[in-house]
Amino acid sequence: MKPVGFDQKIQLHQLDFVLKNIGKVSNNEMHSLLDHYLLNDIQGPASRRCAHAIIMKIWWSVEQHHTLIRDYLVSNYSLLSSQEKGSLHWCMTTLAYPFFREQVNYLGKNFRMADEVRSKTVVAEMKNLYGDRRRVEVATGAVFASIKNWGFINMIKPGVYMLPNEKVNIDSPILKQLMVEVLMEHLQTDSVSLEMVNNSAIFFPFNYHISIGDLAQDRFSIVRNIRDTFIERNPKIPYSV
DNA sequence: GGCACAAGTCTAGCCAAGAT
DNA sequence: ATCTTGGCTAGACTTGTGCC
Repeated sequence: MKPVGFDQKIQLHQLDFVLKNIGKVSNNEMHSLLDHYLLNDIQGPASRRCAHAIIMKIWWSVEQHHTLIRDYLVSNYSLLSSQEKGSLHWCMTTLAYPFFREQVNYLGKNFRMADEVRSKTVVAEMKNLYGDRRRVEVATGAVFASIKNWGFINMIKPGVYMLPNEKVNIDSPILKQLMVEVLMEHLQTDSVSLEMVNNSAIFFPFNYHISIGDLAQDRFSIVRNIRDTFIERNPKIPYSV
């Protein structure tokens, strides 16, 4: 059975709190700071413990092969607009949690076909992927509640979601590179076409266009053929703007 | 190896509000 | 009145890690 993991509503300010402390405090200090910080939002100790683990996994204890981009994002965080900062959390959450990524991908595909999406439809698809269990319902609800809190979708009535009137503009090359990484993670590859990046359902709340000039020349190499332009990644080389 | 502990994951269930 | 949905929680199970 595939693990789910993401089972609590996570708020943007909670993710911001950890992000702003990276590189400034020790691991133990971060754990106690976050626990104290979360007391304001979550009273139940068990739920708080769950949310704590999720938030730390997204920004602090990221997988080894994501530490390069995480550190790059932390040092360039201040260059992003407030809307882009929300998108940054979106992308990091998709890296940390395949469940989150698969759900927003499916959600994005649905929003291409219709203005409204019912949570029932999404729960059915997630149960298809992760098994028919209560756990999947809880987690799907947690993803909806989180991205609603982050302002990427609106709930117009119980169980029915719509996109906001305005999509989030993504101009920063910092974020665009992260989006390429997210898509490569999703597809489990080191090579994607420009067309795939610019049409991925995972980024449905974003208004963006990625061109080769947005990508760090050392980390990404560009391969052109007759039909498309491909981005290939060298995972060992760090980022630069 | 065996143990204790922490972190991560999960089941089962409660309650409130709104829809049917 | 009953069902559905969203939000929340207690506590159990599993896995990883450090120490003896």
